Amino acid sequence: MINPKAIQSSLRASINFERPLTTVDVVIFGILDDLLHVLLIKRGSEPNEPFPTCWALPGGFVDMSRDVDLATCALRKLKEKTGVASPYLEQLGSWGSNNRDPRGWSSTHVYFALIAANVAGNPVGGANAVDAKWLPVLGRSIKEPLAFDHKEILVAAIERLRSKVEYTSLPAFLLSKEFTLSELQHTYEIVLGRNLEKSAFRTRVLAADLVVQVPRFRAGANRPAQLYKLRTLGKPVFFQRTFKPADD
Amino acid sequence: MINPKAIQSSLRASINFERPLTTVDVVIFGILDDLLHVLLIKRGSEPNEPFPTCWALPGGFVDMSRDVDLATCALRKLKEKTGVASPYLEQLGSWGSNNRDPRGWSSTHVYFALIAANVAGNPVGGANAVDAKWLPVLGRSIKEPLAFDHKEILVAAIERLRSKVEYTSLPAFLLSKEFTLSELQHTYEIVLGRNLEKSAFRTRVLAADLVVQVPRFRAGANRPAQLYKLRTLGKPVFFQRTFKPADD
DNA sequence: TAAGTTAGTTGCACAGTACCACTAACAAGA
DNA sequence: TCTTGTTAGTGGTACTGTGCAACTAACTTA
Repeated sequence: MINPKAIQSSLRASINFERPLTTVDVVIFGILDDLLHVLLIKRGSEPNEPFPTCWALPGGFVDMSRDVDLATCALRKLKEKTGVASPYLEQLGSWGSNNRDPRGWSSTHVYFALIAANVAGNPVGGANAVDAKWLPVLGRSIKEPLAFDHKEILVAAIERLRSKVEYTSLPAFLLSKEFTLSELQHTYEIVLGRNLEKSAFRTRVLAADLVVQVPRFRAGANRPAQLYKLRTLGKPVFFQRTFKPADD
Repeated sequence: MINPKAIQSSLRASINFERPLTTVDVVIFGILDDLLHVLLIKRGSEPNEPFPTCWALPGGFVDMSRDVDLATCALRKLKEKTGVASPYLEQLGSWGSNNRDPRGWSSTHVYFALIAANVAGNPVGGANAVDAKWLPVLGRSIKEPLAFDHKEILVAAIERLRSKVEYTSLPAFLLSKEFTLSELQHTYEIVLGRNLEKSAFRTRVLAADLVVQVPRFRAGANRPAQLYKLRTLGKPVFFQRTFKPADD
């Protein structure tokens, strides 16, 4: 009988290429105080680690013994930071070059996640991260400088989020399980940075069969609002048109 | 003065992680004989290489000394196979797991390219590839089995292409520099697999300022057609609506 | 000169959005 | 209990782009 381990190691021996470093990073979005926020970690201060005490995206090296694949690795890192187990998670892209990490040729696989920030509990640090914190998105990025090429990655993530929000139901994943249509519209407006027409918004969301009523209302200081939940968890809905009018 | 090489190597020494294999693969689309095709290579027959004589996506290991970044690496592989230097090139995503390559944990960064197949000249093999060939896309994939997880990657690429064609100008990159509106519409129809309204199509393309007239006509057995070229090369245009009507 | 084919336009019905005004339902305070 | 303020939710009209279909335009071939 053939020993698979032996075959594998003999095959591996035939590959003499030097290998790039491989990491996975996660851009985690949430809404706090009516503002889009990103969860970032503060790197440790050991001087032989690159970018000490700098803000960075949560992430790190793929652990070949623990992570069976990239998505599992991303979920693990997300869970470690936020405690959230099943958020909306989508691959954003990958960045790789000979100069993005001072330790040598490296490539990172980047995911972006949407979570209900108010549900997530306080973010936690760990490993090389001494601190984790929600920082507000201002314009197309954030104020603070970031380690590596993480600023560029973050800009791309924000752009992807904003552009997909024009024609998908992504903002629903930034809310908790039950929400009113006004809350959903408000979330769209926060992410897009502009106001939407109430009437057209409601028609569209209801016509897309995105949500189903639950037999409860959100009470407040005025007329109670019907509560809804997503019809399908995990998968976003695509609209046939964007929200954007033809003027640009 | 500090020696950067020395710093780099001392930093690298501090990373004891085993590193995954890192490759770049390219899904190259073109249109031949009124059918969408993909450029594939036939792997060599050395028995200690995985998937000998199997069809596969063109690609291979990142060459840390030659490739400054991932996109450069993808362009190099594309140029080697097709001779085309500046096609439409977009990142598709990355696939990584402990079992997609028998040689061990590996991740691949996948790009997809659109080229004018009739201009590209005959594809060439090289390195581990003994042969390169355009194979027709039938339905959501191709008939032939593929090496590694390349079938899954190809299915994802076709899906991405079809879905983006609904609301972007991508098919224009499958044509040569100058084309008629009928040819452009025909290209959309080939990729989408359904017919479009001539009148609505023309209104839309012209309104989007996607193309500009050139002072030439395509002569044939009947009324000559106005030739156009892309207003902006390289960057696609996004429409506000999809072509798809609301019925699905 | 007529027939055939493809290029390109025009007109009308329909669908979804923008805009805006309206009604509905609650709390708080006079 | 009545008024005021606020948010929820609906309805009506104008406008825009599409679907559909009929039309005109320009060329080749027989």
